[in-house]
Amino acid sequence: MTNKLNSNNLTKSEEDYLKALFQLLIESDSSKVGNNQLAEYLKVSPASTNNMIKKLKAKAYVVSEKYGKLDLTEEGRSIAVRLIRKHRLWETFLCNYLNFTWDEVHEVAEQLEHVKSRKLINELDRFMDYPKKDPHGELIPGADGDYSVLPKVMLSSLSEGDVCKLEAVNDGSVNFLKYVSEIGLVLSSEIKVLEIREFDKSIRIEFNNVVETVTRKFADNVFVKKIT
Amino acid sequence: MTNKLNSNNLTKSEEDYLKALFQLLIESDSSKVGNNQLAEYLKVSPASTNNMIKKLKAKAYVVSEKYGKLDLTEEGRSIAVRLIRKHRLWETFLCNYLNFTWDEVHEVAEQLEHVKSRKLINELDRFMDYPKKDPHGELIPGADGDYSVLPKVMLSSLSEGDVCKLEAVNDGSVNFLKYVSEIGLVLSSEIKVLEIREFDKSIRIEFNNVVETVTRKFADNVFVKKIT
DNA sequence: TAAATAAGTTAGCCATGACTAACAAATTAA
DNA sequence: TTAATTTGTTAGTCATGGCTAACTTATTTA
Repeated sequence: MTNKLNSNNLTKSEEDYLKALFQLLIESDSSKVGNNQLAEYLKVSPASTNNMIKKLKAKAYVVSEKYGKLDLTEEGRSIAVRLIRKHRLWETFLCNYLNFTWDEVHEVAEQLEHVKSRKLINELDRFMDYPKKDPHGELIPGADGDYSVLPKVMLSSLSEGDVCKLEAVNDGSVNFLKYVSEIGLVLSSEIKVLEIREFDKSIRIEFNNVVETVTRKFADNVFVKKIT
Repeated sequence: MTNKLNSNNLTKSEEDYLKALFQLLIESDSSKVGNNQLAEYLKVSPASTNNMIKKLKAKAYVVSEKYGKLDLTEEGRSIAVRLIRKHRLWETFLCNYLNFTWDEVHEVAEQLEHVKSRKLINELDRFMDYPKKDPHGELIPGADGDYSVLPKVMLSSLSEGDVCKLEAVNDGSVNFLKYVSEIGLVLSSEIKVLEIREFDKSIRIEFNNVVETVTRKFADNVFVKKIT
């Protein structure tokens, strides 16, 4: 019970900053997030970020001391989670009903997540029968604002001979997502680690009776559940 | 074949002005549309409108002479029609799949129509199996950019004894739409004109075995097809 | 046709959210 | 522990899209 009626009057920019800060806080667990880091993430100048952070502090969505690290208030966090909920629900809709591919959804969902209507998103959720995961395998936060993450095991952390199931992929790069689709990997694919080459840490994997060699960088962005 | 690749880089405001001008040009058939009229329609000052019209003229979407009336170029018209297509497709989606009511759709569709993705709108169209009319009975322009209007017969233009079918309603006012729903009128309702009162032009109508008295103003916003 | 009114334009202001350049504080390395 | 580097802040600029107030041109109407 954080807010009265949630009269969400934020601009698109304010929403973008809150969501970005939330993502950074999640990713860099415990290591604090700074102004320039946020600027780089959003591809804007540190000055712009500094300016926006001032506004968000005034609105009590962000806290930080001068020259100190950034953090979200409960209210700021709650707004960010709702944005992520919207983003992932839209991605799910685009993939499951409108024939979008993994690499196409992000840009459009980025626009759709700023549409303001409580009813819209809750009805969309109902229409799709309350999906648990988005197309990349990430958990979709519920209407209650709960945010949780799947324990992430990188494909690159496995050993030769291990067998695993594809659980999620990092959705940060369009080129990566295209690549994943192109070689034929989909969620739930069973992957066997055939060999890890010492020289460059590249990995030979087998899935769906196909053998591929992927780089360490690729394997860092593929999240799996170990089977054996 | 009006444009090369349609790299639609318009701002939300530019789109709003183009769409508004198009609507005004359609409504006030032949009588020209002026700057202040557009300003009033958009609820902004004449100065703001003047300013934006300058921009749109520079981009060759609008034509007008100094102190003269406004008109759209082919390209401007085409953009406006695509916006109306998007608006009406989203309204249809909201009503038919997400349980929105007539009076709720407009505000949300107003936001959704600005989402930029050719694929999104064409896939949405396909998903709904290419609907011909939006929830208010208006024709949805096709992907080819054709815009046509149903011949509009106002309920208020009928005579006592006439029987007609509800074809469309004016979607300009939330309160009107709520009112229409509340008394139980839906598209295709069969309406009989029982009596037209000379005193105030109010009309007694019968539909679905209900008798209601509606004002002239109400009947001006209800469009029908005469049966007998 | 001259005065009144309506319609359109211009100048100048404001807020938002970008930017660069210059500066201050904090951190790291020598 | 001082110097170099990184990080954060401030000041001032720009574009967008609003606004008001003042002005000009067109159109009515007396």
